[in-house]
Amino acid sequence: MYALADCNNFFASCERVFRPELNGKPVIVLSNNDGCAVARSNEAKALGIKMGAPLFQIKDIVKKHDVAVFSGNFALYGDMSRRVQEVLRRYSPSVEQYSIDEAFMDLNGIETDFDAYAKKISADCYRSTGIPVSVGIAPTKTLAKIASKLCKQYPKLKGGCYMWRPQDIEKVLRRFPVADVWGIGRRTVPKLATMGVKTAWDYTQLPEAAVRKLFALPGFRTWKELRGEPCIEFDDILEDRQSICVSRSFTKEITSADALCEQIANFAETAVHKLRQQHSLCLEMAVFAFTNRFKEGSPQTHASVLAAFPDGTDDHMAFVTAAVNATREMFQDGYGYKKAGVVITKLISKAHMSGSVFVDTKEEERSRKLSSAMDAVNSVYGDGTLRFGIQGDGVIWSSREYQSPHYTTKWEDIPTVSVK
DNA sequence: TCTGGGGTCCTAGGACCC
DNA sequence: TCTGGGGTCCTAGGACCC
Repeated sequence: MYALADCNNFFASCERVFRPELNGKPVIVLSNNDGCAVARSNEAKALGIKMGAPLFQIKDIVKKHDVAVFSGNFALYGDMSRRVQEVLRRYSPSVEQYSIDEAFMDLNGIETDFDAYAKKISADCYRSTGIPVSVGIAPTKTLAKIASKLCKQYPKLKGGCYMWRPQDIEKVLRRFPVADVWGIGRRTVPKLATMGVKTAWDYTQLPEAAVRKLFALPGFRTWKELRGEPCIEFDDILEDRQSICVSRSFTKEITSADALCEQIANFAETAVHKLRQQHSLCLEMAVFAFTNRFKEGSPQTHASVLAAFPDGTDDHMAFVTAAVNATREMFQDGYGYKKAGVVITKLISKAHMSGSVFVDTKEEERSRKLSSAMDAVNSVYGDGTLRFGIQGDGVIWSSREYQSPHYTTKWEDIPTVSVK
């Protein structure tokens, strides 16, 4: 059996933990630059606020119903996520963190009343962290996902749902929209509709050959999983990332090369920081920038430039230099750049890379020491304390008008409790 | 005025090899 | 009429996830 533990309305729930007066009230959390609603409490969903709705389009609803609005506070959500995972580990030695708000658990070898177990895990998460968590248990990951969704739909399940008997599964799948199945995406739904497939059960009744032909391997796996045959691997070993992307939309369009260089230098620095944390080297970086696609009638451009590091590097200066050179190469006067970013790819583990004969090892030694010194200083005094001049003040611009405190990750923001 | 950010996997087709 | 046959590797793009 597999469990899926899914935090309900995660970002909104994190904010509520420290603002309990917001329980029962509509809450939304916004994307970067306070652009779109990316998390909504049940009350906010009930008001018709859609996932990804731009703030300026829902302003009236927000005002009328006194919706609590928060800018994204990822330091807080990351820390709360870690706390939930800690609780889950009490219930299974194998926990696979699937996303910031979801984790699979392998229950192989555990013999118990799984329905009670699911409810117990949920209750413990809530008691230990304040986050409501839906726990679904079923014979495959895809079915466990569905079971956890049932918990959200039916409060009487008390956060836990165990689903295993074929007749029960059939009953659930017959009422479950195929569009809500894990692995069935937006592009596939219309295709399925023309075939008369509306529910998850309809999908399981398609002939195997048709599924393989029309929906390829991923669709076939989903088909098997829905039929109770596990075939999506359980993986509790946290692999290194294969690519790292740092990108942002700008509050104001950027029209000068210098300003764009400064932002992109900061993206590159953030990316190399993440790269060094996972002890990898990078062979290639792409730098891109484009104009505002929503702005009709103004000139549009979408540029990207590749930089190669044939020997592999994790050197701060190498990335920042390459990023700035790439920016200068692609920048064109007369455009208002709205979004830019860097993607570093072809990452290899440092342990697997031996030195190249073409590199001046003395040079290499110097830059390695410089990079390490930067890491050491910045880990003590904060990211960006030691930085390159081209980075400006070292801050990636963004507007976050509704930012909550870093309750759990900054000394000065830790809540105080007074007892009368 | 205002529209997110960061990932993974799979596949088809091209380039290249003998 | 008639164009070998069998591989590997790489890449771009698509689809999916949160």
